[in-house]
Amino acid sequence: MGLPGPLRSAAALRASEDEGCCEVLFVDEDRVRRVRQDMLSDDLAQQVADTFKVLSHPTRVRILRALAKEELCVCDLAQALSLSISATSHQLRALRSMRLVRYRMDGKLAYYSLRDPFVRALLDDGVRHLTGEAEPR
Amino acid sequence: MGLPGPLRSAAALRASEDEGCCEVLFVDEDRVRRVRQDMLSDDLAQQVADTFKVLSHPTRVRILRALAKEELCVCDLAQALSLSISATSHQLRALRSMRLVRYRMDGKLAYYSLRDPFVRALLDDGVRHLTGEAEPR
DNA sequence: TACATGTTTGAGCGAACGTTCAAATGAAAG
DNA sequence: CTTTCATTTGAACGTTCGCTCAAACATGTA
Repeated sequence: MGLPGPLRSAAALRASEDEGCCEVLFVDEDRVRRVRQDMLSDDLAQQVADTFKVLSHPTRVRILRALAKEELCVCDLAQALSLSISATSHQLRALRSMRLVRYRMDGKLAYYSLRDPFVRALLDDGVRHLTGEAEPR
Repeated sequence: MGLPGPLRSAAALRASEDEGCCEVLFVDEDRVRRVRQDMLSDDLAQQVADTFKVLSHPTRVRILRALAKEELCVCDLAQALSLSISATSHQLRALRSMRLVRYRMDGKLAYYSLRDPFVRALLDDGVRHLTGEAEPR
């Protein structure tokens, strides 16, 4: 999926295998160029998406909100969320690999808490936005 | 997957089919209760997740960033992003059903632009956060 | 040592999702 | 009316992903 490439019309894009000599019928070349100018790199777009993907499932939203409030062991977390221990641990493993949560061992218990302040802020923003409270800034 | 239910130990949770009379060996009952107290409803957690899911894929991140900058028809948008017309239209359809984008017909061309200010803010926050710029608030 | 218990891990299943392909729709032009 | 072209739509495919299950691991206790 190379970014540059010549500008071509929708029809040309649809039937892209027949290499007619330049059916250059783009709609607005300037607009396309302008958008391309300050477009995110593939890598950065992926990073942005990965950041929001963390909060894109209700289970993780609930896990992270719980861990934002206080440190919890896997067992308590699973119980509070009515989620299986295994499912909880799998999610925590993913969050840990992204370095979003703190990890602490105490005897047999593994305690987790939310580390990343940006994720905490996003979470709060999202909840505030949907619960209709006044938004700052 | 009912939320309430009795509090049970990890072992009890693991082998949940044998209905022994209350092997109540939870780790910290108070902590669980506290977390459960201000937990998001299933519905709200789902809404929060849905909100962030919009930005959880690089294609949508790039689409929304382009539409945040200026109004674009499907053809130009696809061209700028080097995405197929069909893939672009499918994503726009989803965004339209969520009422996140504006939709305007001009002759044969369909023009889209970003409508939701919250999504715009999230997008900016995410990019700012990753590009290392100073974060407000 | 053996046992109990909290946690982790890997395989496998089913659902959700992004894309492609081909066909259909709709609106302007000849 | 027929053609052209931008867009939409639905089916199909491959991948991603969350969860379950069973087994392993790790640590504390008898």
